[in-house]
Amino acid sequence: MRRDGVSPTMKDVARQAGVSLGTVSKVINGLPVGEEYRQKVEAAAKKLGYQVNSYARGLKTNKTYSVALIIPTLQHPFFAYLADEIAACLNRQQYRTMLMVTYFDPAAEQKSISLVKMNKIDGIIALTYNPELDVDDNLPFVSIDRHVSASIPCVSSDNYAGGQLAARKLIELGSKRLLFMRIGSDVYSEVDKRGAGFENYCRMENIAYESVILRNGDTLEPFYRCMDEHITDGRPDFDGIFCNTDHLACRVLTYLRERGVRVPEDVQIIGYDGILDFGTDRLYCSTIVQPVRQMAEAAVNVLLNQDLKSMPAHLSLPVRYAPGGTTRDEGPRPANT
Amino acid sequence: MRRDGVSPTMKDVARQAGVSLGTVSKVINGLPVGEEYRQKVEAAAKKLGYQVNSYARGLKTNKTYSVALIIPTLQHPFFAYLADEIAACLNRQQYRTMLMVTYFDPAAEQKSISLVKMNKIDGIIALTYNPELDVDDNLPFVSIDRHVSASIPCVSSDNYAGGQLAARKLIELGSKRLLFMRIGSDVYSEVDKRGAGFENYCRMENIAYESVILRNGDTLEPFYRCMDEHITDGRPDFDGIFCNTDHLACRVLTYLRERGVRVPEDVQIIGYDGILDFGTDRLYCSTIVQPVRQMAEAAVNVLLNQDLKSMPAHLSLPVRYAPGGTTRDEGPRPANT
DNA sequence: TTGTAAGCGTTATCAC
DNA sequence: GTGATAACGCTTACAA
Repeated sequence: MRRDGVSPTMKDVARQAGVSLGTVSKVINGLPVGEEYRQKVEAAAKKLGYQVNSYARGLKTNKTYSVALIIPTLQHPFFAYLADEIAACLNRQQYRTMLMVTYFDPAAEQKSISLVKMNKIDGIIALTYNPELDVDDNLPFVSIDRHVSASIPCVSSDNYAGGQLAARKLIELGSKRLLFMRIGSDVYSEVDKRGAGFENYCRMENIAYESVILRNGDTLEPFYRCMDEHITDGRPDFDGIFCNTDHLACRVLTYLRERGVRVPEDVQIIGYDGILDFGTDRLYCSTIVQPVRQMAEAAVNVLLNQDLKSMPAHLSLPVRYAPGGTTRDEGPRPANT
Repeated sequence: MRRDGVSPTMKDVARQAGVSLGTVSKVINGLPVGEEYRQKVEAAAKKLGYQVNSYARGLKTNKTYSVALIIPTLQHPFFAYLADEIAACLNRQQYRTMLMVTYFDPAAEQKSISLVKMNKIDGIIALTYNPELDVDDNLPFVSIDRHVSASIPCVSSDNYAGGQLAARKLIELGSKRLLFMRIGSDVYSEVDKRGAGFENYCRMENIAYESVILRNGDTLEPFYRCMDEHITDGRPDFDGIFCNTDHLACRVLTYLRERGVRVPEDVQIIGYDGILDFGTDRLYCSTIVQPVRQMAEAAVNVLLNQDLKSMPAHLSLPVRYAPGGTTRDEGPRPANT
């Protein structure tokens, strides 16, 4: 009774092999079974092209070997890279990745969660911005770059150390009057520690700095205005900028050059992320590089071992500085030069 | 009997509401049911936080509202953009996306297929390079950029017209001696039609052209050598190049400029894809832009309506030309200038 | 060892 | 219109 166009079931295999259902199950799952039985079953399974139905299996075992990845978008190199590494890492462990893109929309984030919960997935890895995200606690959950709740582990790069490192580098390379520029979501997240680390280092070193903090800004006007105020006759009275993303750093770089300010001669700029230019494979600017692959692996490993409840609430992975042409050290010219 | 830490089932809801299992099912699925019953059930469901178990449902209905997306990588802007749009489009139709990255590895492509088949997904959208990919016919399948088999629909940009368009533009803008450069997988795919269209147009117009076709090349040496042969004392004897990807175009552009050849003054270059630079949001070069969103929507729609067997075997979507600074027409300077 | 049968959470087919 | 009940494909006691 091989129904055409329908995948064969264990029953079909059992019938074909002339053994019982339970025996087939054991063979499929590698449990001890008589050698000749094993062979009969394997032959039958191959002949019929049998494939486990993991939904039926999951229904019994409550394990589906799939995890959801909730991420704003893939149209940004950092998110795309992260998603790529997470999917690859899950794959290596035989897990499937259920991808949800939310475009930074809090409602979409929440909806994604309930959608994937219907699928009885084994866990969720999410990069979200919804401050009142409702995550029920008995589903393994790992958040990236943001603390969602006390019981949910968070994985991020070491943003604080990254901010400090940026300040240190600027200062070491001769900058004396610094600017910090922050853009992005208005929801507080780990990412805000970039600024905190930067400011902390400046204070420790007694270096003057000014901060332009944009919460929920989609226009860069405030940054431009700030710079204009500090530039008289093409001469800026600052000489080092830390931008909290490479993207912002690119914009600032362009703006300054258009105004005749030389980078890195007059002003040094450091960004954050470590995005490589597609056209040249070079950094866009000197930057603090996030350890994307390590973050992906950490997120996956924390998620899949969450029964070990001895988890640290926050996994903060080491960053490194890389010269990219917008600072006065060794390093290739920036991509857009 | 509300078991702690475990999601409530229909049975729980039925008990809570004091109705039978079947009634709950009807309410959940919007089937006709007495008004007071409906209210009781809805109240109970909300109180318990009930969520459908779509695996159990799928087991019965053979419909899981999830499709697999098999794609080489997300670390390339074109693939990332495509994946983003496909996931978003599926989402809009209440489908989940199961993401598999294969890194161009034929074995991984095949393995992905069997992995996702275990999940009894509703269909597969795949961008693959494995020439002997084994896809069993009774699972809806849409291929992107490559004909997998006669029974499998293929979605792509109109590569042939794109190649023609590139030739036409170069010629219109004054180029007289053309070069075509092709790089990429050695598996024949729709993408090869870019060259065919280009050559066809050149022949029609009686314009001299030369082609450098690289199958399975990871080094660009052959391209560089070809150009060197055509350059004497910094003067090339060609004046227009069509590269089959923007990425290649970027490399060629850099190479020529390093050799003192002026682009677009001496030589015009047109690429293919329409990749935008992350730092500036500008095109890297003049290019044939793929209609990524339309391709995503087409792939999804074809997949989900595959019962209408009146499908064309090949959906070829219109491309457009966009100036990007490497041709002598209007348009912004290229990103890396 | 192998076979049998109950049950996972749904849907769907029945009588009522 | 509502409530039992069988069935979906599988795992897992338990009986043989």
